[in-house]
Amino acid sequence: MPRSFLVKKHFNASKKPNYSELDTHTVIISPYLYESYPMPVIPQPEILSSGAYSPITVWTTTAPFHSPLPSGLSPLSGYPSSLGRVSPPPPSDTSSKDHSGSESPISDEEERLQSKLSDPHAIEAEKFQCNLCNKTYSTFSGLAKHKQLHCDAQSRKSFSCKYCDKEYVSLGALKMHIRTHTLPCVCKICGKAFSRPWLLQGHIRTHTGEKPFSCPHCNRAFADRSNLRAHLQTHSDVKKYQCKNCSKTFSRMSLLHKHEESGCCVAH
DNA sequence: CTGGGGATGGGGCCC
DNA sequence: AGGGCCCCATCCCCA
Repeated sequence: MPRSFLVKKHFNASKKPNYSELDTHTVIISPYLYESYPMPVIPQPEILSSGAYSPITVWTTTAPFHSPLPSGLSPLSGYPSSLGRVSPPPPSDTSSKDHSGSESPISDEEERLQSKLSDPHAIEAEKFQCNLCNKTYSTFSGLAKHKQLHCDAQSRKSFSCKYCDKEYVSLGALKMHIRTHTLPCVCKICGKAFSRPWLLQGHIRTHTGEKPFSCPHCNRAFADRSNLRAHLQTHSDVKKYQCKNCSKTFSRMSLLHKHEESGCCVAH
């Protein structure tokens, strides 16, 4: 489901940015967007959940419109300061097998095998696990060398989210992702929070009724370009999404999925 | 049940 | 580097 093309697939504890710089944003949405909205407040109880509010700075405006958050709504302190990544075990065993400093060309598998052979309890005692690739080692030194040669080098340019396990190849991608946790863009009308300003702008259109995207084939208009694009499919004889089995076409992927789940693919 | 609209999320791309 | 926009995807609801 996630369309996380930039998300690195393996999970590890790696480089983290300075979150104190990332969490605080003030988003200014032009007050004119609210001008045509007649209702002062539309409370949405579901947004009262703690998950929807985090270290948010609600934008301010000099416009005469004064109905910030519904009563009882206030920016919460947000996420816990740490979600507690598990630290690797401390260096407790340095005597059994130490490859540090050596330039041995042996592979990881050979190294692991040697560790096992040198320690009859190694199979049961493989307690040193790489938190990057999950390989296990019987000795800390074996794990340390593995990480030095392989996984640490890979993780050098990864940026992990402190709110979830996602990782990104760039700090910019991580910053953008973190906004999905902090939700810094808050609708002044209903208090709902969004990760990005343009998402908030689209939401504000639901209050104002503005529909800037018109269908060239009929008189319908839409507040969202994607919804117009989906609508345009309804004007097409051959829809974009086609069933592989019966060749029937659909205007939306979700409709195709429904069709497939309803048994077409079984019937053919 | 199906098709379509409304609303929203999130990564990518471009400036 | 960051903001704005694009595009794709999904969920929910209704006729």
